[in-house]
Amino acid sequence: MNKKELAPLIIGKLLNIGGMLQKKGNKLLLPFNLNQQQFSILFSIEQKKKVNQKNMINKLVLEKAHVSKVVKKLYNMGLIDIETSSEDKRSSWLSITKKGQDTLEKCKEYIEKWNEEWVSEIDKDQLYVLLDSLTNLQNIFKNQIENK
Amino acid sequence: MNKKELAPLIIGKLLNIGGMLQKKGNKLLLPFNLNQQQFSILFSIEQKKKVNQKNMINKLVLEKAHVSKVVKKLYNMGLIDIETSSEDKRSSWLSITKKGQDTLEKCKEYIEKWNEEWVSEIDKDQLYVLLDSLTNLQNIFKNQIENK
DNA sequence: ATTAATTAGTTTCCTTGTCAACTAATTAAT
DNA sequence: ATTAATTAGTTGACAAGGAAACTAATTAAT
Repeated sequence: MNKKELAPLIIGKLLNIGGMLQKKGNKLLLPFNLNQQQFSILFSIEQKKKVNQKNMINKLVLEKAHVSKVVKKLYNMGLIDIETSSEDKRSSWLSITKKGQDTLEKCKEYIEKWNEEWVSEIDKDQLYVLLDSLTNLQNIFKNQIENK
Repeated sequence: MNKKELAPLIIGKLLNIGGMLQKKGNKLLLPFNLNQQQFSILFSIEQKKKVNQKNMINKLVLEKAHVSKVVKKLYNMGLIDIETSSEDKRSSWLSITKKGQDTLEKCKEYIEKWNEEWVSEIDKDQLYVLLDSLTNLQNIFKNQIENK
């Protein structure tokens, strides 16, 4: 097989796997009233201590309108705080609350439990190789998509 | 790094890449009034000559309500034919029309053009390795998800 | 200094995708 | 044979996600 034939197979599988993971994530997080995307935004707010919406849009390749809505939802659920920035009044700093922390911890437990299941079927070396290829792909796609 | 740490990194990247590809696909297919999912359903109808909705739900891991609506859309666009099955009157055979064929061909051209771009940045061996790992992952996830 | 351009985030409108309840056909159980 | 259970697909209600137009603040250009 040449590259031209390999490409669509890989794209197909990536799309398929991505879809399955998204659905699985949604199901896992259902008890917390969050879906996979909302979780990833919450997670990303926890990671860096001070974030605004723009940071996350860049990092997670999300639509700004979408982020805006999720941020509002997380705030209404009491999971994050919103503090208007003094440097730039257009944007505000997002930070995770105690309740948000707790929720996140519980979510992570659920996710870890599932990870242990599937990861047990693959050996460590293959995981490393896979992580490498995915990082590579991720960068390539990110560049391609950003440049137009 | 142990497996426990590798797992979430891999999942994160797969979700991120999946999201980027879906968006890219939607953008590429915009001129044809199709999105990535609708394309994949149309594509899947072309592949096997006779399919019903159930076949596709299994193969593509999609919601049956969703498939039902997409099928209706494709039919309204004149891209597929629907012929009630004589063996089982609940279901019908889906087949691609001439117009559907043509559309599909054009879509594929666009997609191929894009594939050539990104694929040029990776060497063939890595593509093979990646395809292998992805196939492996795909099967693992598919089983995990199907068994509850 | 004033105007123009850019940027962060919001709102509105619309399409997509999901869930649950439903219909009608088929199969299994007694 | 009749009833019960299962199955293929549809429908309606609703949440999620995206595009575009918009507001208000900031920065650049003259």
